[in-house]
Amino acid sequence: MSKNKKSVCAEDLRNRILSQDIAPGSDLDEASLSEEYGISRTPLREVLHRLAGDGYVRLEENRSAKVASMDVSALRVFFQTAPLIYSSIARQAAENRTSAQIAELKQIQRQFVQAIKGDHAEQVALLNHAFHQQIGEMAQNPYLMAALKRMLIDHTRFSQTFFRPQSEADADRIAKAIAQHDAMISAIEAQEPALAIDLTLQHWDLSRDQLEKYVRPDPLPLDVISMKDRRNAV
Amino acid sequence: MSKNKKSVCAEDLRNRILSQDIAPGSDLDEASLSEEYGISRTPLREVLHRLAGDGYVRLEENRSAKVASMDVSALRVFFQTAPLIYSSIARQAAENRTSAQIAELKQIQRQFVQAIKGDHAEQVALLNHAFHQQIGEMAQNPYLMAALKRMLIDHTRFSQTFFRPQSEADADRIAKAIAQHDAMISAIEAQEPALAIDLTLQHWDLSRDQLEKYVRPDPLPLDVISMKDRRNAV
DNA sequence: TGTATAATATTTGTATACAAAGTGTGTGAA
DNA sequence: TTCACACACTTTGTATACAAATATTATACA
Repeated sequence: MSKNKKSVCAEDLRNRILSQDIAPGSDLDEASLSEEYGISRTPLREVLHRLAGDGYVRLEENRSAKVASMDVSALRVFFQTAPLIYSSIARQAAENRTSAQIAELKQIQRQFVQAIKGDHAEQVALLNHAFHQQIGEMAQNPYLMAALKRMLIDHTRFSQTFFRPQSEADADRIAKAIAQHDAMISAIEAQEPALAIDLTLQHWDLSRDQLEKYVRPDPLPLDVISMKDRRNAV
Repeated sequence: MSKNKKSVCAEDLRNRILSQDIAPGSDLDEASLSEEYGISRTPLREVLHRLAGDGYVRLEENRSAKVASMDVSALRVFFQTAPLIYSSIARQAAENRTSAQIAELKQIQRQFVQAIKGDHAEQVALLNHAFHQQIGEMAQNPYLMAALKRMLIDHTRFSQTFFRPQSEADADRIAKAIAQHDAMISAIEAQEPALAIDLTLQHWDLSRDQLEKYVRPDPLPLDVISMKDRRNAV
């Protein structure tokens, strides 16, 4: 890829934000970052301004750059908008994809499966991001692409838990996600927009169920009940 | 507004790009621009990087920044995508608008009408841009907003001719556009999403007809026919 | 002890100097 | 004349120094 330090810095910052290695809302110190990436503050600041335009970062006058926040109200809008954008992208991807883009998508999917086997949860999330962004590229629609990129920033951050299986059911969900990716590749390759949309919405349903579980997790064990039982027993 | 030179520079560059004062695809020279805005190259470059993230400008390694191009293939995608984005934004604007935002929208509309009366075509186009961007703000959907902003960059540039009336019919169209804006304000203020969508699509139809005329203008006068008539007459 | 304010330290913003890459031109050989 | 290459010139990229703003600490006073 790009060999120079500046694009490495931009790429790495993006990944660290996506994987929540740098938490939403946290400050980015110019001096320490520029030292970390071995560049001076001038190019680092240029990177931050670019990331601000891409929606990864928020800049405020005379204040340090902050990673884009993720509040609860954002989540609501996210759920509202995702099906629209994802399905519109899927349709156009099926219509407009090139064979070179299909090859690239398959390559990403291979790496994705590998990373799951290797249990590298962070890499898995980033490769899932790359997968969906590649479908966005295929749509060849810069307007929807802008929306998709913004969606994926939040989606990838939200779904950090998705690819860290805690149970048998979690592992099943991941297997299902892999299968859905494969089906989406086929539909796009076969240039079947209706099928691509359908599969995309199914894939979204899976993701949404998982996200809802993350936002509204299982309640804590109801010890009060067992205590009541105990009281009755006494 | 923002008083410092840097944001003035960013704002002005945006406007100059939108009004095609700086042509699509043209080079932006750092030295001359920084001198023009009375800042050094460092902050100017930061502005350019930000504009690149916003889609106004394209940056390439060791080459001068270029204003985002407008090719014919882009136009096709533009026509495909505009109704979807504009109507989705209109719906959510009607649902989520605050009264402060309504006041701001009315203010923009007043200035818009004033500029038309004053025959300031460039200002008119920019205020039309501001009008639709304000509706975007009302939707309070950062994902769709990203798409809308990208659309409006191209839409405003495409429609430069729209607000330079050449004929009575042109003046009628502009009057119609003003009336449609007013109707859209009412629908959004009354929080009637269905009506807002309907009016938005009507407004889009008007704009689209004008754009099509711009892309596929009336053919040149068919002198060949009159020549043929003349030949027959001889 | 708590608060307000002054002094200090840290961090962000900008200008400038220099390095590196790209562009254009002129000269010489085929 | 035409192509190739070297040299000069222009433009972009980066580091550093310093100015401006913010954050922190120390001190004085109630």
